Amino acid sequence: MDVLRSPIPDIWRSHPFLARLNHFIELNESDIDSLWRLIETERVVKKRTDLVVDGYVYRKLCFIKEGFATRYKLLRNGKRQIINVLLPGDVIGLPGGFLEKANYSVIAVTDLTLHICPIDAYVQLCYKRPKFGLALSWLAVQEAITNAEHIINAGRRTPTERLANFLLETHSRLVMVNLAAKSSFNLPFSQEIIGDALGLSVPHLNRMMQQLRSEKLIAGAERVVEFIDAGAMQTLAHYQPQALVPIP
Amino acid sequence: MDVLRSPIPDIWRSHPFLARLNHFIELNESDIDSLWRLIETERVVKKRTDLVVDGYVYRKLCFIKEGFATRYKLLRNGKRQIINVLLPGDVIGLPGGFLEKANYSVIAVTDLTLHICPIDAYVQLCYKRPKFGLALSWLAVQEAITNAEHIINAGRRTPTERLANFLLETHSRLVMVNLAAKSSFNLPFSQEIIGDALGLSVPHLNRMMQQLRSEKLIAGAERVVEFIDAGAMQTLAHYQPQALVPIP
DNA sequence: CGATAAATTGACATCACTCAACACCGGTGG
DNA sequence: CCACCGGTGTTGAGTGATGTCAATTTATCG
Repeated sequence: MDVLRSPIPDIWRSHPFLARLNHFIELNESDIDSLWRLIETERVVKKRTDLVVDGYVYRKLCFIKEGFATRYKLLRNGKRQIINVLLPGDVIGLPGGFLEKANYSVIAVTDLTLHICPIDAYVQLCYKRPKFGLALSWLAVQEAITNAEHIINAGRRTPTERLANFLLETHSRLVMVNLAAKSSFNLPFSQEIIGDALGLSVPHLNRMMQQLRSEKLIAGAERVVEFIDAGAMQTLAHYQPQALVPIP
Repeated sequence: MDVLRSPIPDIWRSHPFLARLNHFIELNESDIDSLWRLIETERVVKKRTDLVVDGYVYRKLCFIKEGFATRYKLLRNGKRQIINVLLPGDVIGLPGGFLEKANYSVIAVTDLTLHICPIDAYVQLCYKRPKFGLALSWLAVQEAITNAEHIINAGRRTPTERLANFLLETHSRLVMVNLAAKSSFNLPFSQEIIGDALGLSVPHLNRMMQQLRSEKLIAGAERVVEFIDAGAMQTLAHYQPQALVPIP
């Protein structure tokens, strides 16, 4: 035992990443501590910073403490597809860190506070404490499910359905890390970002936003979303809350 | 040691699932054996059998030995989006088995040979041998990446680009389990299935198929694909081969 | 208060969907 | 042996949803 080891700081104890893990795994003091010891640095980055770049090696896991980002791909013709928006508690480097070279880019949308850990260190921990290997599996599965939902969005849902789905998903992910009220939230993304996430043009997205408002499904000023009729929204969006089983 | 334990049968040793794992993890005799011991049953199912049903509990992992399937979601308006096609070596129940209730359905496209293992048994093995927890993470990450590529397809790629991408991806996945030659393969899916995977109507998909042929990018009879100019295909499709890092 | 980013609106063109008909093939039963 | 049938692939015509482009308003930030 190392009597000099630093205690677990509050910034880690209250980390949204731990809040996310708590939904499917129980962590004791010693688990939280061993995770904390993996953290190499805490870093604050300015908005619009590139964190992962398509085509380059990336071998880290960054746990988002505060702020928002997007994972995206730029195509030959200049179009951009956003794979996923990244919220506090999400992991940057999943999946990029598991590839020889990252396939996607990640960019900060707002200023960001991150806790960074080398992937190899995390994997070593998995050998010592298998529950972290399972936790990683669960996180990756969650990623796969979120992505699956986005496939359905872009592939077969109408523009309003997509938008409704995006709003419900974002809300529920924010609630998960205690960053949204029960039926409203602050939308941290511009319409350009939402458009690129849903495969829609900005003007069309804008019209669909108005349509949801005019049909009294949502209310709220710009960048604020209040669900007036959450049930109708869920029906419209074919929304099914994502309920992961706890790790046995 | 149980001297009566059954030896590892050839059907397992040559299993495409092991072939897939081999790309990022080294398994010794004892690992292969302990995986084999998880297998509850081998099952052959007829084509068009429903394996996983949206909304119902599913708590297994099925390793596909032979045959093809699709994971999909049916929407209110009768439209169907195929999330992914499942090939030999793929796992049914990833992600469905990790949710309280499956979010998607899986249906057999051809007759299927499966090896079935309860998810809890797999997780128990992960606690004993952490490398299997990591293997599961890698599989889930692979799933997430495949899904991400499909988001880009449906969201921002033109119909020919999508199709080109689908053909290249399917080919590479078949090569991975030794089921395709270097630059040609048997397409096991109807145009209806491919259309639903790419978010296109059958007539349009059909036309795009003809276009690829007429531009001398592919050749081959119905249900056979030969890449004439693989480079041009990859450029057209923005195709990046998926190179997972081996588990450290 | 000026400058930059974001949201909104309108006109217009077009791509891809819908619907419908037809061709083809293999299997099945009379 | 042939007629029928379901599944699959192919073709054509018409239309509407959605992207593009461009202008304008509104918000945000130094």
